[in-house]
Amino acid sequence: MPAGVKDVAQRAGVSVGTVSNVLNRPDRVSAEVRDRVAQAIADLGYVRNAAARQLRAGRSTTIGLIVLDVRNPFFTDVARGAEDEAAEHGLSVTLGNSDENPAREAAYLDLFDEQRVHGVLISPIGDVAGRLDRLRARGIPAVLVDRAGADGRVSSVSVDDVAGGRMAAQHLLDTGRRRLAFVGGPPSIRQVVDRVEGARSALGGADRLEVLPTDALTVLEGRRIGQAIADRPPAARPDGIFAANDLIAMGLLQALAMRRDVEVPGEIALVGFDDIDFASAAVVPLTSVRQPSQLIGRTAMRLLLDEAADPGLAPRQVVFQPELVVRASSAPPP
Amino acid sequence: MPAGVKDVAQRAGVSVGTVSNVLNRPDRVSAEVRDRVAQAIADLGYVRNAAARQLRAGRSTTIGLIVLDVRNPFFTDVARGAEDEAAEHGLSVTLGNSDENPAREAAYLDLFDEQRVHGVLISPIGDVAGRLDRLRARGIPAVLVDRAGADGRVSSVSVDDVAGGRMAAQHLLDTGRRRLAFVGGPPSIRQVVDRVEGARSALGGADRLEVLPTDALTVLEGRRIGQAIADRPPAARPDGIFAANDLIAMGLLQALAMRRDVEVPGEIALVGFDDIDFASAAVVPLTSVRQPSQLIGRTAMRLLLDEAADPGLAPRQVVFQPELVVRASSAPPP
DNA sequence: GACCCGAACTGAATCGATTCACAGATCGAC
DNA sequence: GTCGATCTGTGAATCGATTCAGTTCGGGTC
Repeated sequence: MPAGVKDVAQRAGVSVGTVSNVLNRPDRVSAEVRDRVAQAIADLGYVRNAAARQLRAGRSTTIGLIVLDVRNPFFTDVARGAEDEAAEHGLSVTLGNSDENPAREAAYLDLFDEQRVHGVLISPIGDVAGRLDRLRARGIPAVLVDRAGADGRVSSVSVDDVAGGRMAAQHLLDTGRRRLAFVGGPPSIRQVVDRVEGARSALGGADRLEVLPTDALTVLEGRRIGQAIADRPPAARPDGIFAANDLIAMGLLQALAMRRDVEVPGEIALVGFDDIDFASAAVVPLTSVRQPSQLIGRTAMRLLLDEAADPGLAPRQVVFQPELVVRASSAPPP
Repeated sequence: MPAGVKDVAQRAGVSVGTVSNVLNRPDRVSAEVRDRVAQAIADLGYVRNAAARQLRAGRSTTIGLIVLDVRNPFFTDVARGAEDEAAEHGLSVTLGNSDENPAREAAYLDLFDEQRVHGVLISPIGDVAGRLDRLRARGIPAVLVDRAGADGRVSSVSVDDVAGGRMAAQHLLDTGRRRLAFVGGPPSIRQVVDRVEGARSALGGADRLEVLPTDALTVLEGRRIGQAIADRPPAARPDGIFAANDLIAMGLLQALAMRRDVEVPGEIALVGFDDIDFASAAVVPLTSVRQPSQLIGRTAMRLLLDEAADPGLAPRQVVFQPELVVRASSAPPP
């Protein structure tokens, strides 16, 4: 029922090939014919069928982006950066939310595979190396986001999480804290592991850092651990906490704030990671390790587009340095 | 180069039609053949080509969702609800971010139109009535999200914004505030207009509410207005502020907190809208008008799928009632 | 044994845009 | 006046999965 190229061609009195040329290579067509075709398109309300174009082209003009958590402002910022860069090249981005769930992640990879997307940007949770290889075999490049490629098989854009973890822990030590704890998980997320490792390296010994694992990097999980800490006798509480990300830090803050006897930063100093917008507006403004989120997204997209244009390109690893932003939550005790 | 149905058929020693049947109507095929085809698919690493399927089917299995701001947790929650409902029907969701920009919104509508999406969910900023009519003519239903349909031409799922605005203003009056202000904009967003109107109705007269317009519903804009308010002589400041959403409220809070002489809620009480996760973790925990965000998304998707299944269906309007959540930011003055 | 029926499978036609080898037309140069 | 070059425009072939009118075959009925 909806009009196709054929209908447009007929109404404009030209062939279908000419209509296609007007759409894709207007310079090959005389001005007079161009106007006639444009008029016919307007009259019929013709809209190109993307499926037919893609079928012929062999690949779509969409880029798939899979993030660990859309509700984390860090990832929406990354997505925004990626989207802006893609838009400049006439491509669009489909955002998938794995929710730190390997099954959901796999489902999105399947979907993008069937859609023959132009490329895939992914912040992985499961073991995706094999999947990404298969995609590449089908001509679909992939770039890891916010996570360094373990082997050099695939390009990646990330932040030096080990350095970030070290900065956070060192800062807590510098403000006089001695009983440090790390809150975060699951360990299947490499960023988490790297951040713990960085914190440990600042302490000089593995046994001096208490690790309180969470099942996800969410406000809810932070709140859960925060309650557990508040329930301890004061002497058993840590006096400095490094949270795997700001969401967890915000949860900790919520739980601790409800207990009048646990004061931040008086009794416990707190450092987060990501420096999301809300960090500076928290109950106690949050000290955090900042990542250049939009830049990460934009850079990853750029690497991806390069590889899409030239499949032979060798994988590249881009690593940004994080930056400590000090606020009230880690002020020295009185 | 990648394997197609034809290759699979050849390897399994059957016709292409049979391969298609194995994929789409396995019950029509004998178990023995089914296994042979499955084996061939695995051997060749065959992956269906979505473009070809869609071309034949005439529509895709994707739903387009356009939100005003992906960085607003309210909308990511809505998206999550919509996505969950869609997944239960084997459909996926493409998220588009209009950023309160009519041009970006139009671009996404064009994209979804070309993609012949299964349907469109939209929280509109510009005048989209005409666009949605054209989509419908092409067999693509649309449902408005977080915004009631002006005329009854299109289905919608929303919250009673007028009631929400009234609740917020009434609450401020109840806590003894008298010089009320509303912060929010732009007026092209109907929700904003409705919330002001609700607040006015609680006051009984239009002139008793000062309106401080913003260009967008963002933390940044809130911060800007907050600074302007803090710069006034104390007597000229409002003593109760109703922010169009929590992002603006958080921005106001950030700006006011930086000025030691402006205390919340002592000098100024503050009420937001949406009750996002971060509201309870703000510098001063935020009183807010809660919307059932995930439920809104889920319900909108349900209406949309109904209409996609039966194009003749009459438009329906679902309106949820908001709920006031009182926290520290609106405590009565000492 | 003739006939019918359903189950299992076949393969050509189809969806709509793009491409590309080819055809006409126009113009300038020699 | 002829040849070649350039510029416009043509239309059949193509991408890959699905569909549907047919074919084949085993078995049941009278």
